[in-house]
Amino acid sequence: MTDVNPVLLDEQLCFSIYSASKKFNHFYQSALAPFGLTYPQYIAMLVLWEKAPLTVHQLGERLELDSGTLTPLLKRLEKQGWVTRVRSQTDERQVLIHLTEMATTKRDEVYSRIGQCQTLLGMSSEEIDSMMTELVTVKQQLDTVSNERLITKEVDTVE
Amino acid sequence: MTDVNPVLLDEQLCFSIYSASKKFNHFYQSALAPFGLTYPQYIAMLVLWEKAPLTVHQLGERLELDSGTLTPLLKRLEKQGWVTRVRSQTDERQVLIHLTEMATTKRDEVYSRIGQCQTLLGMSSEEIDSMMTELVTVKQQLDTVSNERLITKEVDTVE
DNA sequence: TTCCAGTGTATTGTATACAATTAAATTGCC
DNA sequence: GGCAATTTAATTGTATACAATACACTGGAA
Repeated sequence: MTDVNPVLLDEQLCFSIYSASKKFNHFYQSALAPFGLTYPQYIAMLVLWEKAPLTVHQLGERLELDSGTLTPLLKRLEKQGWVTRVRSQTDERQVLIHLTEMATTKRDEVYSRIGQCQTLLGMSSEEIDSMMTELVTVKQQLDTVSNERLITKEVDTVE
Repeated sequence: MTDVNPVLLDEQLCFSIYSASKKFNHFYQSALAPFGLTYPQYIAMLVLWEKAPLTVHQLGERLELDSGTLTPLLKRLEKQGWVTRVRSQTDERQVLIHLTEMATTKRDEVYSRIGQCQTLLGMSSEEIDSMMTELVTVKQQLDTVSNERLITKEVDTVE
């Protein structure tokens, strides 16, 4: 009983991250309710505010999302007036995502709103830094493992 | 430039957690592919292996999921032969989730499979403990903030 | 020039998530 | 006992995620 099963600990860590992710999602969704943005929509806008236009592919690399997720998300953003989707003249396979005037105008309001809500979290830079460092390690491990096949292939004969 | 914008740091932390959560999800989905279980399905089974039968509500409390998520998930688990859904005799509003014989039989295989894959992550108990402690803090903050209204109500007049 | 491999986006199908509503059943209160 | 308030699941609608496929387009090889 004194030496805890590492399997269960890992599961608890995974569940903690899973749970925290959902809570953060909810936090941002509430904070951004005045603008009608969800968290994934918001981070898409963040990337675009940093540099636009971008192709769907470029945006997907930054957000770690594929076109199956981004295409409908961007259509919703377009319908709500944040972006326009324009097929590239030079390469018709690409779709360029541009910011609308409204998006440019509202940027500082959104930033300010997020700023207000985030201060409520009251986390120190040290805490945040520490967590981020550890998360990088975990994510690298997960990337490494998934690239080592093993999981999806050979071992499949679990019986 | 030397003092980093805390707003952006928080966003990066949120994104790191969001991203790690997706990677973990993928990791478990690959690891559990031989059994055809997704991560949410797996943690539902974990709770049930610990103690069954449970009502949908009880399961939802442990997993922090509501019936809108659990009902279809449990129907899928039922279709795949892991659980049975039986409306309670004593209170017909409740549905009791029972384990099937297959679920009981396969439990150790699933545990063993997860054990094999998790060792590949190679994280020390100290690392895991440290992350979990910090995640608890973050989640508590997020809970506190969301209960303090402020976000969804009064401040709505951002303008 | 024509064909082909590769690229980029969209679509389809499956599985979460969750807010909001509905429906059924139970409990408490008189 | 009878009815209102509460509880519990299920349903509906919207929004991610992502694998797999389809499709259009480009650039280069033959």
